[in-house]
Amino acid sequence: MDFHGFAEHALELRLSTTSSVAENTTNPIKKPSPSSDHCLEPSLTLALSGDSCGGSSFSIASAKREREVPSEESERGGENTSGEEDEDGGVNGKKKLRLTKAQSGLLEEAFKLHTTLNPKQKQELARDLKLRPRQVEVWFQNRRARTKLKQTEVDCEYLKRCCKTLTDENQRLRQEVQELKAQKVSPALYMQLPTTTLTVCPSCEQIGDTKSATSKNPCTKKPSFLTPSLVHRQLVDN
DNA sequence: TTTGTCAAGAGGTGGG
DNA sequence: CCCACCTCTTGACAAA
Repeated sequence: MDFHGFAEHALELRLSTTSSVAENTTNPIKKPSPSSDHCLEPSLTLALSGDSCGGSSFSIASAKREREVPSEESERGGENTSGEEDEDGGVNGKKKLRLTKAQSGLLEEAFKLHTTLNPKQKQELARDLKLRPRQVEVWFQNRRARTKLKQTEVDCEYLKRCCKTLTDENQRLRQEVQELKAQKVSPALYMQLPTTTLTVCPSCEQIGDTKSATSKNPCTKKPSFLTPSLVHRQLVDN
């Protein structure tokens, strides 16, 4: 994909709208990672904010990080200044870089296409945005993190609803038990029921059908599922 | 002043 | 070992 041509196109689109660019939850991270497998069983982690080691944040930038393309002033004027540019002025007061709407928009469009970038795409995007590749890389990292966080919140809400449903069902069943007890169905009587009513195949642990009992399924007894209402009826019959 | 957002640094991890 | 990525964290900044 030619990011360069795409970049120019997307840039125009973004400039023509004021919609928020931050909330894109339609692009889950496709590339699985050991800690991001939460589609079916979302996990939540709470992290304590431990002793800050952020003092090193202002130390020398990692030598590994590339600085091929120096960041330029954006069309927003002095608002968009890179921290590295302080080196030019010799002032070490760290100025936070704020991407312009056009830059953010273009990055969002790129993210919709690919949640990760290969080196070539990164270079092209950085060139189009007049940013350093490292800045594009960081933006994608943070964007993936935001997407994942959003998904975690969605999963959390889903689990809350599940919990509520189960709680309600639990409550309903307890209520049913109470009603049965009120009808003098004692646990002792409960235990005196014919054993066949409680049978579950010990080998396959399934409730089978007598007619379908074969060599594959040696179950010969016809079990029945025991519900509180069934218990009550059988006791009445007895 | 408080709070939320976001760019960026640091450290850990896994694959090649 | 290098690289790309993830996670946690910090601090700048804007808005409430």
